[in-house]
Amino acid sequence: MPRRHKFVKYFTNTPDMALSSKRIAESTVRRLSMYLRYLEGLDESGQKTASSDELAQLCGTTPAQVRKDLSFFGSFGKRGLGYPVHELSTRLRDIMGLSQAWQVVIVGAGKIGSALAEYRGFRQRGFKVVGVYDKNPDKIGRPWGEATVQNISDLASDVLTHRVDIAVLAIPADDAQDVVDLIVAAGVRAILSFAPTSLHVPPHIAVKTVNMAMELEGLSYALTNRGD
Amino acid sequence: MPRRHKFVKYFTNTPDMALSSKRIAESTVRRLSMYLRYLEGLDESGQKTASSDELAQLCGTTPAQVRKDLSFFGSFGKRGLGYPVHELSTRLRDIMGLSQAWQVVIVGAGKIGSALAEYRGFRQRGFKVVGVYDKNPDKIGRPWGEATVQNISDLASDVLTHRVDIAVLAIPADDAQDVVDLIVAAGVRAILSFAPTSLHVPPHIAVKTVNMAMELEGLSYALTNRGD
DNA sequence: GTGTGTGAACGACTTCACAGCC
DNA sequence: GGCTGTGAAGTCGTTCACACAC
Repeated sequence: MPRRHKFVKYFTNTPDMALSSKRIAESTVRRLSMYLRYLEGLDESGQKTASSDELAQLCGTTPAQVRKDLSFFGSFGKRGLGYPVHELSTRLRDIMGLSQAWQVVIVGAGKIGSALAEYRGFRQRGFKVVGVYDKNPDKIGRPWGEATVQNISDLASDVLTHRVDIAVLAIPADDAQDVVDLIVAAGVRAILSFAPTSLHVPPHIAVKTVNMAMELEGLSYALTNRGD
Repeated sequence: MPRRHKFVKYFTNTPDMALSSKRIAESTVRRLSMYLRYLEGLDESGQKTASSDELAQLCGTTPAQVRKDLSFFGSFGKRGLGYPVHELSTRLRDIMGLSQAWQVVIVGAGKIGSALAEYRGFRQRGFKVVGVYDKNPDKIGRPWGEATVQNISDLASDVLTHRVDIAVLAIPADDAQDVVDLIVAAGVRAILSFAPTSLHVPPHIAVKTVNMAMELEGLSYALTNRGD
């Protein structure tokens, strides 16, 4: 079977590189997200520049890694000085697509979904909950934050008539693939799943899975087989 | 700064390999966890054997990967037949350390923690919540599942007097490092953090971080720079 | 014939190390 | 002197391909 693509293309927008494209590794994108978090903190505290060394320290990586990651998108740094904090933040937000608002639906009106929606960074980063769905009749119609829980049977038609960029799946593993098929058919192109199962999607759909069970079991393994 | 170790040693317990040790990649351990999940499903449904092809299909990986992963721990499969479902499940549970009970404390009496504790697989896999802590006076003393929320200032002494294997951190990023230092000093050796920040720990401590913000931003990046 | 086990080949990410610029 | 940018080298995980066992 085809493996899910690990890379996406990044089209630069500097004049001299207008037609070039680069594959950026998923691990790099994750670090960019981290750099951005800390850069914004530095920016707020009034710091003007930051070296690759400082960023590496904050993010738990190496200076060489920081420089390599940032170099994929151009030369932001000044040799001998470091990177301009505010400018780099702005640039990273653009690169990550965080300058725009994304419309999110949450499927599964449980605690995970509300934990996510309540998280400050969620709205701050431009993610907006435009709908919450569940299949449990007891939950349908109830208030949920600023929204009202809707019937999951309305999900597909709602996605067809309203723009939905990202679907968050906070439902049992057994239900996950069915919902995925539904929303992919309706045009959703990105999915964040908390269901502890592997999801099968067409290659152009972006999927991230957060599997808490897997993380815990990873710790169990580490405790059991720790290098003494 | 030292990078966190990516590997742990696994000491085999077959007679002829008693003294050998192998480094198992983190990615392999994650897949073992997935194999186990599906093997238990197959076992319940009464299936006796499963081929690497079948497991790969279920888990979204490749047959070669499955065989390689399992071969690190010995030869379980029968050539021409596949792997014995029940036996392999048992073996994987042992390897992952899931045959024993782990004592878990949850720091931060919010929704993420309760979502985790409510999750069926949590207890089923032998993870037992032995304490819930918060620093918010409004929450301290309130019932929380079968437990009562305790004052976070009691955490360190409780960890010293009771066995705690794993600490789950469901607290704001700004508080995370302080709590980590506290519990590591008190002897906790494994941490699952939901705080969107990088944690600094001594090399012998196992840490997994689940960063939902990072996952969402990864989707934002993919949507923005999708390969057309 | 069917499917495992595994060394070898491959590819991808990380680290090194140094030229180049401030 | 200090720090970035980057080809080259290194490391590690994945895929291949085939001998071998049932």
